[in-house]
Amino acid sequence: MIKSILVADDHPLFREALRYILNSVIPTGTIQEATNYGEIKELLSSEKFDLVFLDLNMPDSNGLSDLALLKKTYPHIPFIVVSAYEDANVVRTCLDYNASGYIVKSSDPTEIKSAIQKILDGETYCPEWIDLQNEEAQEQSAIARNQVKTLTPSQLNILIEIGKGKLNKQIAYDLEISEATVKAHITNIFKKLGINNRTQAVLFIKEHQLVNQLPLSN
Amino acid sequence: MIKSILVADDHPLFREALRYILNSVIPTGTIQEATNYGEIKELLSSEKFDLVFLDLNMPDSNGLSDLALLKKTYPHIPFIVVSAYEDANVVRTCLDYNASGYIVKSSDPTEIKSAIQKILDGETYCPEWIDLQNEEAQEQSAIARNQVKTLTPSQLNILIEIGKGKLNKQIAYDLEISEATVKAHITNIFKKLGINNRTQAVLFIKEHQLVNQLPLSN
DNA sequence: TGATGTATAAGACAAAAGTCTTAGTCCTCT
DNA sequence: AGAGGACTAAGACTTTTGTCTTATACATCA
Repeated sequence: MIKSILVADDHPLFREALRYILNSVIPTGTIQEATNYGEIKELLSSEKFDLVFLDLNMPDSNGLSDLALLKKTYPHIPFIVVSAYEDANVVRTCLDYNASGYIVKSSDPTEIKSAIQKILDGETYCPEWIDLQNEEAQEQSAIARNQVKTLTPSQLNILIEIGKGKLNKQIAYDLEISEATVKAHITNIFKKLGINNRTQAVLFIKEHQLVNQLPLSN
Repeated sequence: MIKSILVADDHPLFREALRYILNSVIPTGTIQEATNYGEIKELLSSEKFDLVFLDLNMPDSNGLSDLALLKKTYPHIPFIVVSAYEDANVVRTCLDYNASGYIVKSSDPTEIKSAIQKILDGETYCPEWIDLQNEEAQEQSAIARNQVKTLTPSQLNILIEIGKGKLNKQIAYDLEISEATVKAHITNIFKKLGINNRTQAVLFIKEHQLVNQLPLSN
């Protein structure tokens, strides 16, 4: 039974709309809101939630890697990704990271409603047009995604920091661990991803659209 | 007077179509073909051309940076970019690099014909929908592109190699120069781009879609 | 002709990156 | 209880990266 719901989206209007829809689908549920990634982490670590709606385009969000991290930390909570971004690759990656569903913001309320219903029934929901796009190009990327999935939360965290162009020293400072630890993790990351240095790590991230490359600047 | 034309495109059907169109627009011109970036460089260095049609999606191509490099080396030859990719940012960047025109492959032959005519008359041609997209988001990227434009050909070349995740040693070997030279160039590149290390260089490249991020994998 | 800019490169150096070994703690699963 | 994995970390070490200085050759431009 769904009791406690977290809606993480920086757009007030959408939160309101979702709240309204949820009210009719799960009248017994209490809804809490987060408007950035930091808040999500705080709320999830302090309270128990039965369902999370997650927008991947929030101010301090790293995009897909956020989902991966959250799902790794809270594997039992179902996450429904909510996004304005309509791209089959992204949808697929989300499902790959075990999101319970992917809802496109431009969908009309009735569709969102039925989508939520589906997910509550234990099914995973995603837009129908997902199958219609090129499968072949996807396969190369699937290997990479599987490699990323073998990363531990800490490793993924550090990979993300590398992807921001930070030095090991900075990463250590920001994550509040020693530089030695950062290095240790990095060595393991490289082994898992089959790469040799951080430059290739950045390429890996960018090429497989791991971090925040959703909006693509236009 | 246009006499010698180079058509660089890896798609035989398109080359044929373009040949046919060119035949009616410039009956006196001789047409040569290149199917990859290496061939382009060879042909351009061995012969004189009055006009080049350049596809940015060829097998060994680095995308936009190819145009930048070629135009730097042969500033007086007009380059017409031919692409399947319909993105205002890309078009703008091409024109920024002083391409004489941008032709979208999905255009119908009559439009391509009139486009070529326009370019031959000294005008630059680009699709009309170019103005209709967001200008604001473009401005941040414009600064970056201006920085890239200050790079010398050698510097740009090395930046591209960095963007492939290569070591300085490998870059030196591949470009047949010493590692000391590579380092010297890199220091200058960093100063011009306002960055501190090669990881940030990769981010710079990827974020401003300098190299081969045109197809976006879907 | 002299100034400027570019490409090349060597040497010395400092900083950062990355590997390997070892090891303690914590957690989970069996 | 014990095995295994994850996170942490130190120390020693090698390699890579990046800066700075200096220098030659070549081209262009005033």
